[in-house]
Amino acid sequence: MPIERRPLREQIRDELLRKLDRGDFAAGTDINEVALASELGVSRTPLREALITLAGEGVLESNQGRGFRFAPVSRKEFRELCEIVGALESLALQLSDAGYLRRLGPKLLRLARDFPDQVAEQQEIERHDDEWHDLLLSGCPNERLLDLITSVKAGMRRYAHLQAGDDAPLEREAAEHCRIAEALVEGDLPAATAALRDNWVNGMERMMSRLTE
Amino acid sequence: MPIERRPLREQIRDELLRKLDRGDFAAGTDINEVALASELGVSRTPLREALITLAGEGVLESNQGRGFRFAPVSRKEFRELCEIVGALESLALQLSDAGYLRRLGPKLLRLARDFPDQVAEQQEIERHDDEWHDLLLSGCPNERLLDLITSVKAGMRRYAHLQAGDDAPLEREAAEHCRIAEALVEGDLPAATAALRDNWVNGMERMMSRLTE
DNA sequence: ATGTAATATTTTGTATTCATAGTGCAGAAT
DNA sequence: ATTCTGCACTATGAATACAAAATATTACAT
Repeated sequence: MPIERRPLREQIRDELLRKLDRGDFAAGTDINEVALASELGVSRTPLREALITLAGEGVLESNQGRGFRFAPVSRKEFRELCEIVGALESLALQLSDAGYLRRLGPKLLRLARDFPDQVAEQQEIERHDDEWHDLLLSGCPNERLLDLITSVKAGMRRYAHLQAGDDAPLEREAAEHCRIAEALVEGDLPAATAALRDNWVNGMERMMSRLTE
Repeated sequence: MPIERRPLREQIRDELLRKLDRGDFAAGTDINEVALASELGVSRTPLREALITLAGEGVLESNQGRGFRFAPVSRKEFRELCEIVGALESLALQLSDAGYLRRLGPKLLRLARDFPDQVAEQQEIERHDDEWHDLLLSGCPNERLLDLITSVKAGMRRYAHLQAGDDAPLEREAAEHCRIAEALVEGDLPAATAALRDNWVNGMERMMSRLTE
């Protein structure tokens, strides 16, 4: 097994996203490069490289002379991101091999039913949801599309921890996953795609209703 | 008029894309950072920042210890990019205000008919085509989506100069633009969206047939 | 007390330096 | 003859140093 060797900037990027998931950063706050670099135990150079990458993904924004800061959240942007990811995931599903999806159906259905119960950590729920979607799209041959989806989703992470721990939405999310999986089991790709699109639209509205702002 | 003050990395990025359009870089070739930096008259730091941005957009790829290089072109990737941009532009059109599009229709139609003739520079044709699409999407309220389209299209620039100067495809491109514009004039958004999608599929095939590879 | 100008401090943007990984070649061992 | 090893060289990855811009502070005038 080859030992993992990745550029520092990528490791830093991942670590920053983890911290973001944990809610360590408040949206809209400036980033102090020297402070963050010393906190992470790296120099400013690879840190800035990671920040630039994240800015390209929309997680951060940069202003001349003012450095980087976490892009402020807004209902408008969240809606925009949901529209985009909904369309991209739908496309990915459409491009997937029908036979593969059919075989995948039962597993997706099982996972959807085993959705973590309400007592689980918010982060755990998020992770499970992400993995389910990743598996759903695992048959898509368009690699660039999958990369792009990952990148856009990174920009959505700022919204994840804003979700209040509510119960009903969770069950509806699971129910929608079941609907998608069932359509796949039946080999009805258009229905699955439509259900997936609904899932994003509804997910957006569920979230919106809980974003006090 | 305030004088333009942008980070060096962005100016460098733009300049590199310009050079790419001019065909200054062969796909698949490694980038020598010191050489390129001195050629541009900047230091390696902002250059590397620009390279990292371009890598995030898929224009370049980076390998640990081996630096950056222009991502090699392939029929597969080109098809993937067309699929993505087609879906994104369709979404952008769907989200646009119907009334605005209707008002825009005549202008789009006029521009489509005034498509530059065959003797024009390849670059000129590209620019005109880009501007036409930009105008088509100018009514889309989803700003993130427009940014994303721009970013993905940056990754397609590597393919632009591979097009041989052929005549027939150009006329078909113009004809398709007319179809889209006509649908908008009639206020038939679904037809326009479908025509736009066709435009990307056909454009892809036109290009594919000319990519010898 | 408040507003403004001058100055000090902090922070970012860019350049330079240093360390280490990658590459190619020469020569020895098989 | 071929392959492996060691060494020199080159290029990248990361750290540090410097310059410029933005922000904070203080002194002064009103």
